[in-house]
Amino acid sequence: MPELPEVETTRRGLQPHIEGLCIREIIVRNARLRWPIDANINQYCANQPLQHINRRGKYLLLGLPAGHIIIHLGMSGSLRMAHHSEPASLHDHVDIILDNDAAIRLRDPRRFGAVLWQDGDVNQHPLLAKLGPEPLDGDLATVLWQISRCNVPLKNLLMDSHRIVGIGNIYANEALFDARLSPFRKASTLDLAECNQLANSIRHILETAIIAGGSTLRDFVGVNNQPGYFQQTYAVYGRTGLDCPICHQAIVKTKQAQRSTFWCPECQQ
DNA sequence: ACATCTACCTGGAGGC
DNA sequence: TGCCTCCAGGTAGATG
Repeated sequence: MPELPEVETTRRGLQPHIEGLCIREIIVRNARLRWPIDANINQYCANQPLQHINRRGKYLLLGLPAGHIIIHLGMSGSLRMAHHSEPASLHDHVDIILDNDAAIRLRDPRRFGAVLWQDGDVNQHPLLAKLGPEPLDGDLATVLWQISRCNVPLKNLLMDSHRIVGIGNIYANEALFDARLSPFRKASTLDLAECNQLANSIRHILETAIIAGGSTLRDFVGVNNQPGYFQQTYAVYGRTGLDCPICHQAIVKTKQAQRSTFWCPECQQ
């Protein structure tokens, strides 16, 4: 489930293999992702140099002279490098073929992902224009203070990309546990010290996951179908009934806004 | 304006 | 073994 750390790991994994190369063509085997892939995408991208690969929230941005290819991995998407002649499997929907015969291959079984084109300034794209700030850039405690002046539960706040980007269900659960804050608490009740505490936890959780992902970068250029990141180990996520690592009480699972919340009732009052 | 709910999709797990 | 049901999740768009 790609959240910010997995997307950033993907970006770092692809970067040395693609920057400076030319796109020969884009092969779309199945255009039916979250939004249909533009049938004319080759008109924008073929024979164009890949100048850089950036990230905005959970979106990967492939920079071409005239615009950007925007890729979102949804919840089951992964990118890896393959040789263009390597047979594609069932869910390998898109290949971006490069002029050295390599391919950036998108695999996405559940097709919640997206491959889009945006002319000119990529931040003008409707999906990017309204995104909140990056959690790892700037003063996160101040950002949290500013966005927390509202009446939503803390977990919903962290998962709302229009308020802050990059944090999905897994890392929202983990960050709130690390900060010893209840996922059900109303955001507006946080004081500055608690915003600071939560900022430290979010940074710690995300940076630790990125470092863990970095140790697996070699897998981006392999013959297997594994994405370039591994399942991390978590303190609360997916650990219903198991011991809290701090107080050893049982971790509880609750539905919150149609999503599973994992938390320790003792540590996160 | 703001908060919450629904829909999209499919592999895997569990029950019978 | 096979069929059925449920669950996971990001986010736009609809609804309250």
